[in-house]
Amino acid sequence: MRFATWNVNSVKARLPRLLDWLAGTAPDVVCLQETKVAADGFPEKEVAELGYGTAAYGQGRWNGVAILSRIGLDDVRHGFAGEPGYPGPEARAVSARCGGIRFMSVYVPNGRTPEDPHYTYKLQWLAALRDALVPDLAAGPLVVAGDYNVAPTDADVWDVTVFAGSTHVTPPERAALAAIRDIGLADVPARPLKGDHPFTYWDYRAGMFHQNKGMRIDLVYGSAEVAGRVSDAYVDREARKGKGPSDHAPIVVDLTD
DNA sequence: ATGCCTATTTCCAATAGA
Repeated sequence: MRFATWNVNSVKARLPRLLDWLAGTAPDVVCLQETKVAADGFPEKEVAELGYGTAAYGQGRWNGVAILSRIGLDDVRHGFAGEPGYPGPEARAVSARCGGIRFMSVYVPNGRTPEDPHYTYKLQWLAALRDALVPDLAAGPLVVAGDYNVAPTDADVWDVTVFAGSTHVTPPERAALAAIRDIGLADVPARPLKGDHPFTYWDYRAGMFHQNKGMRIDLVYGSAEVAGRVSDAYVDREARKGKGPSDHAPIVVDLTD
């Protein structure tokens, strides 16, 4: 099985690239984030022509997550039990069972600044996610993949001194990720196709991608059963090149059957 | 060359992203 996660930064704006990438990469399951469309605006017909079923959870202008699968898509859930809102629900998590594994696509709140109420919301959201994953993990193989908006270590940003006082690197955010791993989820390491760091995000501005000044904030967390089946995982930086890319690159994971 | 920000919207200028 091949699965992937990708923050596409608008599925409408990215549709031609998404379709080309699906055809070329041929993943069985894809977790998408920042689709930025309501459920009725998702290009289900276009991905169906490539053989994918869709579970989309969207709200329009911001956020929006989806799972595409060509190996079945059952028991779809929007959000998770106890998920906080700001103040109301936001479309940041969707899960479904595909090929014997429960996949959850997550788009963790950005947090803006450590002083902002959105930062408190981010920490609460991660804590609630951890609690909600405990029963999911007990139920069977699990993958929680997406844009976590946290760089787990100092090596996961291009220059840690630049991030002093910023979100994404603070100890409470990293502790929230560690708490999620501690219930029994492993960080599936992805190899970079170039350079020493498997960055997944590069700011559009100032040629950051071309200087490889990026961040590793998109992550794949898998249960032990899944982690034990990983035969390869890589960041597809090719998808960050060229005209009209997302600012995030996909992570592609191969599992032995 | 990979090439110097992008996507959204009842306000097309303001907001958000990280």
